[in-house]
Amino acid sequence: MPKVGMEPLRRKALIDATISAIGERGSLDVTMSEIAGRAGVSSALAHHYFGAKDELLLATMRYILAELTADTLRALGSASTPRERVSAVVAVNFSDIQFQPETIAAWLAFYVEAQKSSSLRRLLRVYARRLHSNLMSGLTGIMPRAEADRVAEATAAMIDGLYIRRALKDGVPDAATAIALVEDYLEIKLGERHKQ
Amino acid sequence: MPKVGMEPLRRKALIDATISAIGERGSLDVTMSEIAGRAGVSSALAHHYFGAKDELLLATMRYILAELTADTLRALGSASTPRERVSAVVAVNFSDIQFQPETIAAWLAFYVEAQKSSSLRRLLRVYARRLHSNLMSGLTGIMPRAEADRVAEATAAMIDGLYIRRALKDGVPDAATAIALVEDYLEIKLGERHKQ
DNA sequence: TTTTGTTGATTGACCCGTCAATAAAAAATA
DNA sequence: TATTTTTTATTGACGGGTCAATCAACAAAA
Repeated sequence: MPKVGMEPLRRKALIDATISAIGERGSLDVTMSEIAGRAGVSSALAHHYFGAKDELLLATMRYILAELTADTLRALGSASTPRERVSAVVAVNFSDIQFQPETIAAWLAFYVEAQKSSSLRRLLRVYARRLHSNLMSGLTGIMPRAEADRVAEATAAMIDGLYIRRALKDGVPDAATAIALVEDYLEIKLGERHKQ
Repeated sequence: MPKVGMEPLRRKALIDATISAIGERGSLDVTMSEIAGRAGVSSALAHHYFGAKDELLLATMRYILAELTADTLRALGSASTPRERVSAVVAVNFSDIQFQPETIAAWLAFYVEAQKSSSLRRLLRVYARRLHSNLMSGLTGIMPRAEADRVAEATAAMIDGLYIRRALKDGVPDAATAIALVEDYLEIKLGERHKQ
C-alpha cells in the first residue's frame, strides 16, 4: 500500500538498519538483503533508493559523521573557556551515543574499508581534520600553536586508540575511565605550563 | 617437478603472500587464488596445506604476532633500567618492520575480523595483554602498581591510535614523530613523580 | 495516465573448497 | 641392482553457494 513521501523515511530506516547490522556483525560484510530485511523492505528497494551498496555505506558513514559533528557543535556551544572547549570535545567522543559498541564497530569497519574506497577515505580524513581543529580551538588559547598541535595529535590518537580497545572489549571498559585517561593527560600537559 | 620437503617453504611463502595481499588491498577481502598466485602456486595447494581460508588467516596473524614478540624480547634484553624497558617496548612497536603500511593494514583488518572470529579475537587479546604486561614490567619499577596500570593503558591506547592514523596516511607521518609523542607523555608522567 | 513505491524472480559474477589425475621422489621389495 | 609401491607435491576443472544488481510487473496516489 504505497503512500507518497516514503523516500526520506526509507532512507533513514535503511541507514539505521545498516548501522545496526554492521554493529552486530562487526564488519561491513553485511548483505543488502540483511540490511533491507532489518528495515522491513526488500533488497530491491534498497537498490532503488541508493543505487549501489557502496553508496548506502557511504551515506551511512556520512550520517554517523553528521551526528558527531552536531553533537560536537552543541557541546562547544556551552563551553566558555578554552579549557572547557577541549574537555567538551573529548566528552562528546565518549558520549553514550558515540561510544556504543555498535557505532564503534562501524567506525572500525569503515576505517578498513577506507583503504579500498577513496571517497570513504576522504570522508574519514575530514573527520580526523575536524577533530584536530576542534581540539585546537581550545588548545591554542592555552599554549603556543606548535605545542598545541602536538597535544592535539596525541589526544586524537589516544581517543582513537581507546575506541579500538573498546571494540576488542578488552582493556578500558567504560566511557568514564576512558575520559579520565585522556583528561589526565591533558591536565598534566596543561599543568606543566602553570608551574614554569 | 615435485621436490620433497616443500611444506615449510610453501607455508612461509603463502603467509608472506597473505600479508602482502592484505597490505596492498587494505582488507581481508583477498581471495585464496590471489594469495596463492602471489606465492606462485595454485589455490588448491593453499587449501591442501592450510585446509581453509580462516586457518591461513589465523596462521598469518600468529606469524605477525610471533615476529612482534621476538622483536620485543630482543629489545627488552638490552634494556637495563625500568625506564629503558618502557622505551624499548614503545620503540619496537614503531620499528621499521612493525610500522610499515602493509603490516599496519593487516593489523587493522584483523581487528575487524576479530569481531567475527573468536579464535582471532583470542589472539588479539593475547597481544593486548602482552603489550600491557611488557609496559608494566618497566613501569612498576618507577611508580605504584595502580598508577602504572593506568599509564600502561594510556600508552597502549596511544600506540594503537597512532597505528590507525598511520593507516589513514593522515596526521603523524613517520615513526620518529610517533615515538616522540608517546615518549613525551611518558616523560611528563614520570617527571611528575620527581617533582613531588 | 503519469508518477511514486514496492517486490519476486532472475541473472551473472565470484569464490571457497573438493576431487580426480599426474608426476616425481623415496621406500620397499624382489 | 632393478622393480614395484607408497608417499609427497601439485594442479585444472568443477560443484555449490552467495550475493549484488536488474527488470518486469503490480498497486496506489496524484
